[in-house]
Amino acid sequence: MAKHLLLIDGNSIVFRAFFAMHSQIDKFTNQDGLHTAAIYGFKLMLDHVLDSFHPDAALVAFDAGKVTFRTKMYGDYKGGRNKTPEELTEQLPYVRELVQKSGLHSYELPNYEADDIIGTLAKQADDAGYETLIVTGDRDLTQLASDHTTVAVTHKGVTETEHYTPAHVEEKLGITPTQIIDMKALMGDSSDNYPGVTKVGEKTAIKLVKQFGSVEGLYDHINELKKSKMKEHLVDEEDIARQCKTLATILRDAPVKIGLQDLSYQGPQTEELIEFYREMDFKSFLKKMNINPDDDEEHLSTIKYVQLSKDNLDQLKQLTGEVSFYLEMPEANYHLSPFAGFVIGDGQHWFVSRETELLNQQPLKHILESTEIKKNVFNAKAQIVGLHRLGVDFRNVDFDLLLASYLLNTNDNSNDLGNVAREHGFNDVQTDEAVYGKGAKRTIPDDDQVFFDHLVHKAHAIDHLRVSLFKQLDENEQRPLYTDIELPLTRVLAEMEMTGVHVDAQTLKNMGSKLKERMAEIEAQIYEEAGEKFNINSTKQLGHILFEKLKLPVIKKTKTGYSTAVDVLEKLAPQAEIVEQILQYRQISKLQSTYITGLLKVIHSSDQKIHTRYLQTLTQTGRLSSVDPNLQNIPVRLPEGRQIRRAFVPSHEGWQIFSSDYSQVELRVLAHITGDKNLQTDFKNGEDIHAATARRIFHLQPDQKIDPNMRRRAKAVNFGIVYGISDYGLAQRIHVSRKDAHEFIQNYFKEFPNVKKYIHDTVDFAREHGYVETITHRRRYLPDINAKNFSRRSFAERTAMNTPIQGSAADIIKIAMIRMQDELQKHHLQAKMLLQIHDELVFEAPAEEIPVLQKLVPSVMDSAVKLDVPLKVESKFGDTWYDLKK
DNA sequence: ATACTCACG
DNA sequence: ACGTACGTGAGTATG
Repeated sequence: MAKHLLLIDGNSIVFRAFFAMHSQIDKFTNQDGLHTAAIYGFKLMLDHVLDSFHPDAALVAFDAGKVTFRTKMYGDYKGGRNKTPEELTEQLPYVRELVQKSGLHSYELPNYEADDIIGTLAKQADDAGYETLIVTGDRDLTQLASDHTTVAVTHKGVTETEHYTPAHVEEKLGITPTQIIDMKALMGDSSDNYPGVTKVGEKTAIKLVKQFGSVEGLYDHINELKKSKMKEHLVDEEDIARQCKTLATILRDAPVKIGLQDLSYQGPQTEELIEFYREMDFKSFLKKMNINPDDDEEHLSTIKYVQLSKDNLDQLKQLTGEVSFYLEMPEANYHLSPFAGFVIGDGQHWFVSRETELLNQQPLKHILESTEIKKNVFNAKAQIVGLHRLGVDFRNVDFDLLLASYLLNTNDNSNDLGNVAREHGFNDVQTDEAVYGKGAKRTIPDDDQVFFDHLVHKAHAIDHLRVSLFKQLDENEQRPLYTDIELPLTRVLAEMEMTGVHVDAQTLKNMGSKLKERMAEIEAQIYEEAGEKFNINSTKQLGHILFEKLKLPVIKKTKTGYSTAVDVLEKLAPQAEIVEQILQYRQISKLQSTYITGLLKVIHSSDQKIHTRYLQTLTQTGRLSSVDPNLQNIPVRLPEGRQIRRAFVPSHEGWQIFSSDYSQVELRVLAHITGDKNLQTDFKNGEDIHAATARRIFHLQPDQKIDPNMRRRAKAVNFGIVYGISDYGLAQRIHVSRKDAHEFIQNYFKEFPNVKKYIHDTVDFAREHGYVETITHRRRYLPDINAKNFSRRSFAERTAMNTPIQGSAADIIKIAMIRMQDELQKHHLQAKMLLQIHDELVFEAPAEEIPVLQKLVPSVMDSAVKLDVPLKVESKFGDTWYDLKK
C-alpha cells in the first residue's frame, strides 16, 4: 500500500483558527492570561485530520519571516495587510510546542513561504508514489492538487474542510489545478496584494484560461482576440500578468534541506501532551483522554444544606425575605416532565428534597404563593407551570436568570443554568450534562449527595448573579423591558400554555384517512411514470429518477446532490407529468406527517387539548417561538392545508374562536422608526399600502389604475425593504431582470428617502456599537458587522436593518398581550387567550362575549404603543379556527 | 448529527 | 466579484 504523507500549512491554519474563534476570544485564555483560541483550534483540526487520515509521515510548514523572494521581486507583495494581533502572535510558540508534542515534524525556510515547502515536498512525494493530504486555510494551495495529492481547505471553522482533487477543481472552476496559477495571474489577488490585469476578474480569467490554456498561450495568440477594452488591458499589462504568474506560482523545487525520509510520524507523546493541556487549561481534551482536568485545580465550593421532610418543614419559617428556588424537571417539556426534587433558600440557608409533594404543604406553599416574598429563579415559566401541576400558584418572581441573560445577549444563550452562569463569569456550578449525563445515559443521580449538591449550587448561582445582571440591565436601559414587558409576559404565556387549545382528534383522523387514499393513488401514478418503485421522500432517489433516468435538466444543486425543492420542480413541471404529481405528493405527505399524525400525537388524553410551549428566550429578534408542537405554523395559505384548522375548536359548547391581527405591522413600524413622511402619509390616509407604494415607485398619475401585477411587484419591494434588500433577491422573487429590480429599488429610495437614510444610519450604528436596538431597547449583537468575509458581513448588515423592525413589532404585540390578559380579568370575561402567531392573537369565548371582544381586543392592540402612524387591527370569529369570518 | 424540504409570520 | 432576502420548528432520509 502506498505511504501516506500529511502536510499542514501551519500559519494559515493558525490564522483560521484564531479568527474562527475570534468572537469568543476572551473565553479562551489560560490561568496565566495567555490567549489560547488558536492553539485550541489547531489542536481540533489536528485531531480531526488524524481521525480519518493515518499518515506515515507528517510535517507542519511555517513561514520563516516577512521577507521572501517574492517580496524582493515585488515590493508590495502581501502589503497592506493589517498587523497580526498580539493575541495571536503570543500563541505561535505554543502551537509549535503542540506540534512537536503531537509527534509531527515542523520546518521553515528563510526566504520562502510555507507554501513553497509544501509544494516542494508534495512534488517529491508524488514522484515517490505517496498519497498526500495537504491541510490549509488558503485556497491558493489548490493549485497543488494532483492524482495523488488532495488539498483540504478549511471551510467554516477549522474542522470542516473542502477536499480539492483535480476532478473537484474541474467541477468548480472548469480548469486544471495548475491553470489556477494562470487564472490568478490574470485576476490578481487582493489579499496577497498583487493586481493582475485591469478589469479582469475571476469569470473573465477562467474564460481566457479555458480558451488559451495558460498566460503564455494567451500572449502567443493575443491577436486572435477581437478588438476590445479587455484586449487593450491585456496587451498593455503583459508584463504585469507574467510577473503575477511568478508570484502566484508555488515552488516545486525550493531548496528544502529535509526529505521525506526525515518526516516519519510516530504518534503523540502522551505524557507531555497531558502536561501541555493542563498548562493551557484544555479541559475537554483531557476529558477525552479520561483524565480529570480538575485534579490539581479548585473544586466547586462546599455549600451546606438541610434535607427537608414533612417533619422539619417548620425550619422554612426563617425564610421571610427574598428566596431563590429551583424545581428540577428532568425533561424539557414541563407540561409532562416528572419532578425530581427542589431547592429553596435565601443565600444563607439552603433546603433540598426529592419529595415534591412537600411544595403543596405549609409553610412552603405560603412562601411560593406569597406576593410579599420575592422569588429568584431560572426560567420562571417552567416553574410556574410545574408548580401549578403540583397545586401551587407561584407568585412574585423578581429575578429570572434565564430571561435576564437573554435580554442582555441573545447570542450566547442556553437552556442550561450552568452554561448561562458561565457566560456571566460564574463558574461555581456544573452543567446538567456534567451531572446527569447526556443522550440515553441521562439520568438523575441516585446519590443524594451528588444530586442535592448540584441543586444547591444552581440556586446559589441564581442568588449570586441577581445583582450583577440587574445592574447590567440598568446600564443597557433594559430594566423596563425586563420588568414591564418580559417578566409579566412570562405569566401570560404560562397561562396560555396551561389553558391549551382544544383539538378534535376525530376531525384529524377523518382527514387523515382521506389523505391516505389520495396519497396511494398519486404514489401509484408516480411509480407508473417512473417505471419503478422508489422512496419519493428520499431526495437522493428522487434526484436519480428525475435527472438521471428521465434526464430532466438540472436547475439547482445542493451541496450533496440535485435540488428537488418546490421552485425547481415548478420550473420542470411543464416538461414531465411526474413532476406535478411529486409536488402533490409532497403537499399531502407534509400534511399527513406533520399536521395529522404530528398533532394527534400531542393531544393530551386528559383534556383533549394541545399545550404548546412558547420559547421566550430563543429568537434573535424578540419574537416568540412555539414547540411541542409548533402552533405558529398551522397551514393557512393553501386550501388543502387550511382544512387542518377545522380541528381547532372551542373547549366548551356554545363558544367560538375569535382572532385579531395587526395589519402591516412591520411596515408601520418602518414608517415610524424611519420617520419617512411619504410612508407615514400613505398610512395616515388609510391607503392600501402596496398599491400606494406601486403608485409612487412606478410614477402613476393619481387617477391611473393600478394593475394587479404592479401591486404585486410593489408588495415584493416592501417585503424586500423589511428583509434587507438586494436587487438579485428581488429579481428572483418577482421574476424580473436584475436590472429592473435594481431600478425598482432605486425608485423606492427616491420616493422614500428617509427609509434609505435609516438603512444607512442603522448599519452605521451597528458598526460603531456592535449591536442594534428595538423601540423598547431590546438588543441584538452583530459580531459579524465588521467581518472581512463579504457574505458574513452582508448578512449582518441585513439583520441590522431587519431586527429593529421585526423586533419592535414583537415588542408591540407583547405589550398588547399583557394588557389584554389584564383587561379580560378586569371585565370578568370568560374569554381565554389561546395563541400568539407573531402578529395575531387567537381567543376562545362564549358566543355572547364576541361583541365585547370585537371592541376590546382591537382597542387594546392598537393602543399598545403610540407610533407616528396608526396601528390597524382586524378581527374575525367563527365556530372553528377554519371558519373565521369578519 | 446533518441535510433537505416545507409549514408559518 | 462576492451570494442572496428576515425570523422560526418538524419530519424524513442518510451518513
